[in-house]
Amino acid sequence: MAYDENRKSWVAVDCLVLGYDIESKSINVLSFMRQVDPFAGQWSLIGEFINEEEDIDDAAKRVLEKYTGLNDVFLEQIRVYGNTNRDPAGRVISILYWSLIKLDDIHKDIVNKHGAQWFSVGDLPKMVLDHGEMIDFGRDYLLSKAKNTPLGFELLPQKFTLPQLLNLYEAIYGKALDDRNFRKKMLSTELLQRLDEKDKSSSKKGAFLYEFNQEKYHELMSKGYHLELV
Amino acid sequence: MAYDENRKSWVAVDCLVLGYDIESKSINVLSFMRQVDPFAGQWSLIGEFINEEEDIDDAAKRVLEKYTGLNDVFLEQIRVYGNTNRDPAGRVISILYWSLIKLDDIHKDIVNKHGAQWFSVGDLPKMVLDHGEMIDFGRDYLLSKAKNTPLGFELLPQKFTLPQLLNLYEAIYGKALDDRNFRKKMLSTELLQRLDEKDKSSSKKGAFLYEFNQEKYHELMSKGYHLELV
DNA sequence: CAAAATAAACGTTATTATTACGTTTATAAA
DNA sequence: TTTATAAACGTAATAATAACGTTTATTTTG
Repeated sequence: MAYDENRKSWVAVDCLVLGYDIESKSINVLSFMRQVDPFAGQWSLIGEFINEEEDIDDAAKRVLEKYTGLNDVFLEQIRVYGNTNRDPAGRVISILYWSLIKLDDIHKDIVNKHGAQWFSVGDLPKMVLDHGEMIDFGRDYLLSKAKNTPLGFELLPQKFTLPQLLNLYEAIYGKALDDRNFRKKMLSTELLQRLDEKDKSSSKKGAFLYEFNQEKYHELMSKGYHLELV
Repeated sequence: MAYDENRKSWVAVDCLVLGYDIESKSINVLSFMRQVDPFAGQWSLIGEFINEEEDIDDAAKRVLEKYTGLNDVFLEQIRVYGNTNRDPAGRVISILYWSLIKLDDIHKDIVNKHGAQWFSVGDLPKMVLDHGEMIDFGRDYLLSKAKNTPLGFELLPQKFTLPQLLNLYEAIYGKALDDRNFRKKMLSTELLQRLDEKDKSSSKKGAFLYEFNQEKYHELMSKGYHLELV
């Protein structure tokens, strides 16, 4: 081996799992109670050290599946944290991933098993180490990506209504949006497929359900189309 | 120490150093001839292992200064590479940073000392390991950031002309832009300060020199202004 | 059973931004 | 003095955005 054995560091992956609660119209973060010392008992993002024979993306997938039961969902590396003082127990480089999931998809028994819990981003407990910073970064990142990528749809169920989509974007942007202009712009992308079905849970009239057309999106992207939502 | 000593990995930083050559109108990558085995003698991005007592950003700064003589320039983390098979000599996690510099600022003797050399992105040699991938990622990243952040100005000298700025953006976008519309849009941001000086190196008439107003930019940003260039 | 209430859906207009061009200007060289 | 040329300036048609008003479908209420 050509490299110096004495210069190694611990490397972990942490996953910022975000979900959107349609009822409360709030973006939620999955947090679990840390089991290992130091700081056992504090709230933490889900995370673990990478294994020796494991790509970092696979490590993130492993962590996500272990704590949520989910695989094959949106999961992406977004940043690395590597200050020497970030963990007093040792020099740990943490690779932050984020995952956007549909709240209803989560396997509740698996989540419970690890003492995990959802918190609204507006009402978070104190997080261990620099995990609070990670959440802040993830929220900024969501804000900056939401306009030009269809990430929002990862957070809603397969079938959703335009008012639900509007509420989600209002939660992301943290401000009210004009519903008429929102509807116009969203529909102008022609990426939403309207179904012959209504959701009557929040009005007498009922709101049409839509599906996001993933194939059409990829088709447009491959032609160099620039998406602009909201 | 709470963590398992056997689960450590090597962690390196690699710096993608980009510069713009006004003469040839091409974006260049700084590359140096790798000294350590395996693959000593192949072209590589500048990079080294992080030190035990060193924040990752500081490691990147150290590498950049060692190979270019530059400090206090634009330098940002952009991605992590951590597949198990990326380096056959061991499990190395590489944190990719990128730096955008003004070509003329570079300390030529320091660069030469390490056998470093500029290559046009259009005419790169085969790079070691996954460094070619890193360069591709950096180019895409530049493309995606150039429109909404004033990164371009990092690549030009303090004083530059509008035609030079246009050529730079044409190099980034890889296509011709309408000079009249470009000029109008750039000036509409009011972030360019015209000087009472002309550069006559490329025309009889001469082109006015401009400076980018960094303070005004930060002031506008703090008010939530959305920059749109080009 | 008509009227009221309400969320959802649809529509219009003024303003602003973008695109795609044409024209004038300053200067050095012929 | 004319010519050549890059730089600078200008304009009109089209498209996108912002800021509003109106109608519709349905349930609940009097």
